Amino acid sequence: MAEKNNKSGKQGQIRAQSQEKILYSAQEEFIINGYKGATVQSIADRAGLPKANVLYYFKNKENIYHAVLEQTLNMWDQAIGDIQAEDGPKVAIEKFIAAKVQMSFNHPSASKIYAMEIIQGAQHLKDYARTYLRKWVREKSKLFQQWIDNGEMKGVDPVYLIFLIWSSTQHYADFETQVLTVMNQADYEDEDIEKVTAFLTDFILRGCGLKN
Amino acid sequence: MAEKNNKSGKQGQIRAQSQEKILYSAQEEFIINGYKGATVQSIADRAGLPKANVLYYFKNKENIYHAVLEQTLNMWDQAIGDIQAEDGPKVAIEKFIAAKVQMSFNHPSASKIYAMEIIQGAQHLKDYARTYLRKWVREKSKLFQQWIDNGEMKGVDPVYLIFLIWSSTQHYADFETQVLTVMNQADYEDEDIEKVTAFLTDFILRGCGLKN
DNA sequence: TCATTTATTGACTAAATAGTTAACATTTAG
DNA sequence: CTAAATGTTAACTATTTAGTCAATAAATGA
Repeated sequence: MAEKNNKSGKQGQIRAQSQEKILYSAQEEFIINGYKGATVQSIADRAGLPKANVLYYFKNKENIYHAVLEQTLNMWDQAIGDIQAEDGPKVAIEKFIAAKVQMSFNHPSASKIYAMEIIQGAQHLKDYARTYLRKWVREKSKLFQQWIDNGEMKGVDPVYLIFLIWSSTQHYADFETQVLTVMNQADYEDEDIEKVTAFLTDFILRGCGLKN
Repeated sequence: MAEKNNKSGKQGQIRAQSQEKILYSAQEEFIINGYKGATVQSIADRAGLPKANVLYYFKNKENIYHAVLEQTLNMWDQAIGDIQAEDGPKVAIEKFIAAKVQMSFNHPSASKIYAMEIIQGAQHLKDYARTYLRKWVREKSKLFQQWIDNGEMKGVDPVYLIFLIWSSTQHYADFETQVLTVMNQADYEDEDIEKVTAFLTDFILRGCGLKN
């Protein structure tokens, strides 16, 4: 019997490479043209593969989209890091902002796919993904509330605070086009990441009463 | 000769009503299904009209979309108000935040359409619309810079500040689904508008050194 | 080697959909 | 009243596109 899970042979490599190329191409197509507007043919063309080959690896278009979404959610989960109780509010917020800004500048496509999915009503997200964030926000809110109760930071609503950090960092990914137009740049520079991180950290810490 | 621009007769009314119904329906369809995913038939069904009738009023789907976009941009332009030099930083920021939050809660669809358009690369926006915001941001930045130079507010980067206000207010429109899930509500309440406005005003003024 | 599994791909099909047309209905204004 | 303009709509067409299929090739392991 042939070894089913051979990932190191030539076949396994080809499979992994093709799937990766397809998912990357699909992500771009889904962003630019939306779910319906992205055609399997256009994804295949972008990946440099015949359409039938794309459909050999992913049964249908919806499967491709789900794989893209899953990849996106995993990346987030992994990259956003965490908010640790032992860090205290200042360091925790600094870390969180830095992680979110890095994510926005380095993986704008992931953020865009997620944003579009939410704007459109999260129709493709499974329930656990839809409510996952609720648990996360609840947990982290409790941490902030403890810091507030201990007098370690100002009494701002933790949920609204999380939304503010979330949105103000994400803006640089989702509205990349707009931000670049306003700043009259063709692309983001490394310098921009640093300046944005510095601004947001400074501003938000002051908003939390953690800086004067 | 028949009066071409009769807007008060039965025909004019029907025309206006039909067009309005179509644009409203189209807006919803474009958000939920994207440009390509929204079918003329689905727009017609939602508007309660036969497809051919929709295409009688708007030559083709792209025209419908452009009309929706134009309506959206006009609404914004009108509703966002302005930042007046004579208001001083505190009042100006308060007014701006209040206007943006109202807009987000009362017209989330407009914000969503615009957000999707930008995320997808602003492919349908004419050049003047693409760069309109640049002029707006430049102008308003100068005002903030003057206030900073006069010592009326802290020396925060005005462009980044505008992005922050922009994104943190808009979040409640674009990510409505997510926000409602996290807050475990089915719909926004009037109370939410007030609470969000109060939080953002307080937090951002403190960030600008205009409140302790 | 050779049988089995995995990968590749052109050609085809069925369904969906944008837009047209033409016939008919209603409104308008003189 | 009547002719012109405007509005209504079913039926049709041409195109696009997701997904299938079958024939072929390459890799694998015993």
